[in-house]
Amino acid sequence: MLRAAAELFVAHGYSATTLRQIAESAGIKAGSIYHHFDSKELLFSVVLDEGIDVMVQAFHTAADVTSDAPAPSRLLAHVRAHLGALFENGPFTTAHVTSFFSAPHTVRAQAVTRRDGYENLWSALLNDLFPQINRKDLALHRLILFGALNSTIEWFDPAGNLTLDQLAAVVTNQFLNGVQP
Amino acid sequence: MLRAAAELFVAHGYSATTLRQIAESAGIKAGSIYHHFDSKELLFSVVLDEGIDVMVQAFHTAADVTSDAPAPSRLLAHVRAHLGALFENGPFTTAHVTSFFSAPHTVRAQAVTRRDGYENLWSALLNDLFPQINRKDLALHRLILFGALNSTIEWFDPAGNLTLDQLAAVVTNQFLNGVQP
DNA sequence: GTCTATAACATGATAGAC
DNA sequence: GTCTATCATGTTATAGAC
Repeated sequence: MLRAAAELFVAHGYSATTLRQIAESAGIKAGSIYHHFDSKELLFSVVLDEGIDVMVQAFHTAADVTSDAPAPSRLLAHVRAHLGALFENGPFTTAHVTSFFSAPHTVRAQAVTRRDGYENLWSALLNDLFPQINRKDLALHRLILFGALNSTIEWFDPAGNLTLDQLAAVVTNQFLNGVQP
Repeated sequence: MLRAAAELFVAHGYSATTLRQIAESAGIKAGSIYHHFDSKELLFSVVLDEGIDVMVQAFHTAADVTSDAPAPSRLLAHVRAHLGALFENGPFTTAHVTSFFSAPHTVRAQAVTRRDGYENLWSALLNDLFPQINRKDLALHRLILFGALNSTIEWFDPAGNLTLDQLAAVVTNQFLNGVQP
C-alpha cells in the first residue's frame, strides 16, 4: 500500500492524489487508511523517508564495493547507484523529485532535513575523491551533478536504447571531463 | 493577475493552488476569473506559455549579442540567459520546473509540445558550437545541462554570496571542462 | 468587468459496527 | 484491520444583478 501511494504521488503530485485513489489502488477503502496513518501528510512523509533509505543504502553498497578503486571508478559506481535508486528501486525515491513542490510546507521542511544526511555522504565522497579542489567549489559541483542526475527521470526511458550503465557512464564522464571529446 | 497566479502555482503546485487564492492575490473575487479564462487548466496553460516566451526571447537576445564570439563565450551567454529567465524574469519560467508534475496530463502534454521549440534552439546552438561531437552525444549533454540549470531553483539564492553571473560561469565551465581544476 | 449567490461535487477525516 | 456511513469543509464552475 505504501508502494501504491508512492506511485500515485509520483504520477499526480501530492494534492492531486486522493486517499480514495490510494485506497482503491491498494485494494481497500479510504477510511481504512487511517488505521495505518494518522493523516495524508504523514503518509507522504513516510513515502519520502522510504526514498531516502533506498538512496542511502544504494550509496553504502557502492562504497563497500569500490572503496579501494581509483577515483573515477568510485564516482561512476556512486552515480550508477543513485540512478539505480531512481529507476530500479520503485517510486519512493522518485517521489522526492516529482512531488516535492506540490507537498505542504511542513512536509517539505522535514524532507529537506532528512535529505541532509544523504547529501553529506556525497559531500564527504567528493571531498575524498578530489582533495585538490577546494570544498566550496566542490559543493557547487555536487549540486550541479545532483540536478543532472535527478532530472533524468524527466527524459530517460529505462526501456529505451540507452542502458542505465551507459547513462551513468555518460554523466560521470561529463562531470569529470566536460563535453570536449 | 497572471503574475499572481504564476507565483501561487510556483509556491504550492497546480492543484494546491485555488482560484480563490489567485483571485485574492489579484484583488478580485474568484468568480471574476472566469471572465478572463475559461478554466483553471487554461489559466495555467497561459502561465506556462508565457514562461516559454520569456525563455525564447532570452535565447534570441543572447544569440544576437554573441553571434560572432568564440564558442565558450557564446555558450556562457546562453547559459546566463537561461538562468536569467529563471531568476530575473518572474515566476512564469519557474512554473515549468516546480509545477509541472502537479498539473493535469492534458496540460503537461501541451507544455511539452510547446517547449520543443525552445529545446530545438538549444540543439541547433550546441550542434553549431561543437561540430566535432556527434549529435546523439550532444543531445545527451544538452539534457544533462538542462537538468543542472533548471534544478538551480531548488538551491540557488539570488540574494546570496554567489551572483548569477558567477553561477553561469561555474555551470558553463563545468559543462566544457568538467571538475578537474 | 466585477460582484454575490449558489449549484454540483470531491475531499480529508471521524465514528462505530463487524 | 476493514468496512459503511457521514460530517464539515473546500473546490471549480455557473447565473444573473449591477
